[in-house]
Amino acid sequence: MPELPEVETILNGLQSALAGRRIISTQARRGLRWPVPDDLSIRADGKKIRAASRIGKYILIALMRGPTILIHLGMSGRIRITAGRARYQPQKHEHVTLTLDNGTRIGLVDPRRFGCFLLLESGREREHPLLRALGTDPLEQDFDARYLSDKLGRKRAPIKTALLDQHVVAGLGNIYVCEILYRAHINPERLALSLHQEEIERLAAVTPDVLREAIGAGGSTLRDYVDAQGKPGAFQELHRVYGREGEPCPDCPGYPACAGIRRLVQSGRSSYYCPRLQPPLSLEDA
DNA sequence: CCCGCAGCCTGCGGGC
DNA sequence: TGCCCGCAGGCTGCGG
Repeated sequence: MPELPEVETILNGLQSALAGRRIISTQARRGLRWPVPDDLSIRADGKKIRAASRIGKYILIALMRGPTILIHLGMSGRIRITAGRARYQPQKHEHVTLTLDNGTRIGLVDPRRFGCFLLLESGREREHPLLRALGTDPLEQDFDARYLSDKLGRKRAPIKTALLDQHVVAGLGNIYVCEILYRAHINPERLALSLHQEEIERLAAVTPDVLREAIGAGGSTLRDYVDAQGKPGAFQELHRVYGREGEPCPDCPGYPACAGIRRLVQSGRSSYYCPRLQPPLSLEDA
């Protein structure tokens, strides 16, 4: 569930909790999809935090004179920050806990265990298999129409599937791809290589807009997403199509030829779209 | 090579 | 009430 805007919101909370602090101790409990390294304590205990950052849906916490922690929240991962030195009760499914020098605990809670907590060699983070082939983050400078047409121009996959591929764009998930395609007026079943230049340009323009709006609203909470302080997001109120099958399309109110938002399943995931604003083929092709 | 899809895992909600 | 089934989804790895 956490996509780029949710991860960015969590990162903000993490940055304020971690700034200038030192890790006193670490505890790893159960196995995540990628096992937490056995030597976590040996490599992380006593290390000062250098910086926390994000690439796509990955969080990186660089330690001074030490490795970089790589966190992915999978589908159900949460970061839980607890201040104070009181006796600490880890939550159910809390796989890793860091204790900082001011007593604050940073817990990674992930019921479905699709996430990861790994250590990367400092300075060589991008060489790790999980990050090496990652596409450009849409909030970076070099994310533009040229980049997108380069990545999409030879892909026969539907544009919906192509945008979910983290090697194309890093950070998008099902919710935001639906919202982005809706705002760009592109049908999710269109093949990526069939998009025209204007459509690619719309896609490149609309993508960071939607993500920034979502970050401004604190992300989307559907079931269980909360930020590092335990606060839910509000962007779900602003979803125009995601989860709104059968509802009227907000951008063609009362339009007789618009039957409202439809849902279809593409590679096992729900896509939501407006058939009038996002026609299967553009008029020139028909 | 490139695409589609099963599988991983748990919690929740709908239906009976 | 309680059980069961299906669904949710990010990412990998396999099969076509």
